[in-house]
Amino acid sequence: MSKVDILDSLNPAQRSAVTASGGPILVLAGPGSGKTRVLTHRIAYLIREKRVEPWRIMAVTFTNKAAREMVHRVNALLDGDPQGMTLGTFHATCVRILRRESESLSRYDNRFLIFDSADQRRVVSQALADLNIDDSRFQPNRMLNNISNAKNEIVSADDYSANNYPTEITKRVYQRYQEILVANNAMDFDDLLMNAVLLFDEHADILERYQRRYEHILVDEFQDTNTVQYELLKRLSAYHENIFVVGDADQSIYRWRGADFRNIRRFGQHFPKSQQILLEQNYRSTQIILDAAKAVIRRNHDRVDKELFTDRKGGELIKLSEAYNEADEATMVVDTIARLEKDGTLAGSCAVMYRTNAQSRVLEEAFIRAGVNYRLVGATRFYSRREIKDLIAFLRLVYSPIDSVSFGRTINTPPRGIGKKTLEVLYDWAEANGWRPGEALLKLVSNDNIQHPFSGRAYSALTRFGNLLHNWIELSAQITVGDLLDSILEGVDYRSYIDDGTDMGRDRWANVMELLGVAIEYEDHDLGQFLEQVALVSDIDNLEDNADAPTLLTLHSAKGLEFPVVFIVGLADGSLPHSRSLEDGEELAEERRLFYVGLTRALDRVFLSYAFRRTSFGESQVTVPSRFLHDIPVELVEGSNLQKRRRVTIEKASSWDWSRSTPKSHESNVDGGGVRKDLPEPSTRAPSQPSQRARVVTEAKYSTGQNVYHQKFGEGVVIESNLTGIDEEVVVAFSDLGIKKLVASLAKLEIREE
DNA sequence: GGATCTCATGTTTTT
DNA sequence: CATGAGATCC
Repeated sequence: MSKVDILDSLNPAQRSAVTASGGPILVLAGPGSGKTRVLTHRIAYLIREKRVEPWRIMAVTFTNKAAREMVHRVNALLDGDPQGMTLGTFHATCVRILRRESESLSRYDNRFLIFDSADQRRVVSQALADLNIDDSRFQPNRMLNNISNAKNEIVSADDYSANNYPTEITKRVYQRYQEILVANNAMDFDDLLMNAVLLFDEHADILERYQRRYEHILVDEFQDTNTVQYELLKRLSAYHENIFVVGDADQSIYRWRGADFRNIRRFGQHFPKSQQILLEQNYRSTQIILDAAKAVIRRNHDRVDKELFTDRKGGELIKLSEAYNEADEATMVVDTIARLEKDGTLAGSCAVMYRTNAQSRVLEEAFIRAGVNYRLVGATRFYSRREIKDLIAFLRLVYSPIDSVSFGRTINTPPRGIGKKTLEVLYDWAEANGWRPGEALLKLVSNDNIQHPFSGRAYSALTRFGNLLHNWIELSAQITVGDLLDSILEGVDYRSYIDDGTDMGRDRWANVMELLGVAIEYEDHDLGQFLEQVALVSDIDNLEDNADAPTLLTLHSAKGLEFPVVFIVGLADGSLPHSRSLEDGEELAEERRLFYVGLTRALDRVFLSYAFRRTSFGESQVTVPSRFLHDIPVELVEGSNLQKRRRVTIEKASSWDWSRSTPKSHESNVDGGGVRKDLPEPSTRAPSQPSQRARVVTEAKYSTGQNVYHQKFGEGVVIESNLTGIDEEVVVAFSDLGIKKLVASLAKLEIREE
């Protein structure tokens, strides 16, 4: 392929990005503006035209899928495989560096394992137990969050600043947590990044080697970098300063993971010589879709507006629909897809997006009921399913018997008569001898003369498993991962444990077989590589292109993808924006970006929907249409007047709450779950309500001094009530939890008579 | 001492 | 509703 071909298909902005001479370059790329194109073409351009050797190029992405696609496209451009290029996710790239430099890691060897979030939870619980800390007062998840945040900011356990009791506890837990990881020769996800930075900071010579090597560094989705990642990039690029980053602040949706789109601004400050290139032409969506998306995102503060434009004038209007409940909403989606299909749209070109994985279930059921195939991304993620985790734990234990987390998971799985008491004795015995539990077990079977505290049943159960483990370890050196897994399955008779004949059992066994299939494919890789792959894949990575079925996925996993037809479901306040983000402006802004990301995935058509009633916790509640729907100009939407819809629904919601706080309301939990018979069916519901009811929200329902009860927060007293125009905002002082601000139509507040 | 059951508890997004 | 941890049963 010639130079002309590499640059030919690019617009002027794209071309100037691709051919920009060295130095720091910041490409601000709106959705659908050819971001990946610019990256891949620049790599091809550097290699072909600038004669940069591939091994001197590093390109980082956030998912393996994105990385693979880049490899694929670069290969196509260059008509061959550029050998030796470093192209992968941040995490994978760091692992590679850490393994290669493992001799310089003081506390790890190169067989270190990668602990996922389930492992992390076990470790943190262990840490809490070791420190005699009550895990109900200091929740493991909370602790893990704090630890993760610290690591993202490159703060080690010893540097963690403790200035009050809770932070003191966090510090101790962090320290203990880290000790356990090190004892297991394991790193968590955050360690992979932080340890890479620490390695560079402690070994200037190593850093220099990498700095000199990587003449060009390219970064995708730069808005999603967090502090560690940013610091890593700064270090690696310090010598050549050829750092080329592509990002869009409006698509930053990983704040909760420490990502900070302000890194985009920082980039300009840190590299004053940097060039900035704007990609504003959208090649993906119709004008209508783009206008809607722009109108939504424009309401966020603290952003630089891009003038996105498209040649695809006009287009189909966005369709907004209300369904009665989630099941109806799901059916509506399935029906719509069927109708589109009849008109010639390929089912595979449709995607259904939602805020949380839990929402996929109803959709799946509807698809199954209709006998329509679908592909699902995420949900209960494959590698976090119990049976898969079990088997990975076996493999990990074989690979690294000192891994006590995997040991704990497998020692009595399937149940083989090794209970709490026996384990306690084993742990004590191991500790007294300075062994890890797995080592102790192996000593027990490989050394006949060993002194041990076990007898009878416990001893035979332990040695039976110990022999199995011993065997697998021997085998692992000779046979493939697939055969090893097969041997494990057989050795512990895993099938009869997991497959109990029920549907669920069969599903679980099918998952096992799927894993076995993956393992068999890895034939020529060794066990260590297999485990690493498995630890670093995400579900989106396994999403194959050109499928013929609609895709179900979260808005988060939709980032970077595009579909001709996009459905976004569950557009109700509390779902999108998510209830946990309602009180924080920054988080709310992120929810809005999430919606923006969803909208901008669409090429041709967008279908938005929400359910009038939503089931959460098994209880059905009336919803309020998402506030974001407000911001889409009415003329872009087919059908109804959004404002009116929202108002009407709020009125209804309020009128229902009203009926709930009748004297009977104390038993409302008993029969409150079902559909109330006195309500009209959705199709027959009158478009407007009697004005008496309409006034419910324009008049305060709560007043200062009232005693109220909230299901979760308990007893409280109303301090203040404000009308916001569309709803009532109540400030309540709860006796247990202090002062909270609640939205009347969402919070289930019961008024208690004096 | 171990397995099974029930109860409680708690659900955002992911490398 | 689904998973996890304690209490009870075997």
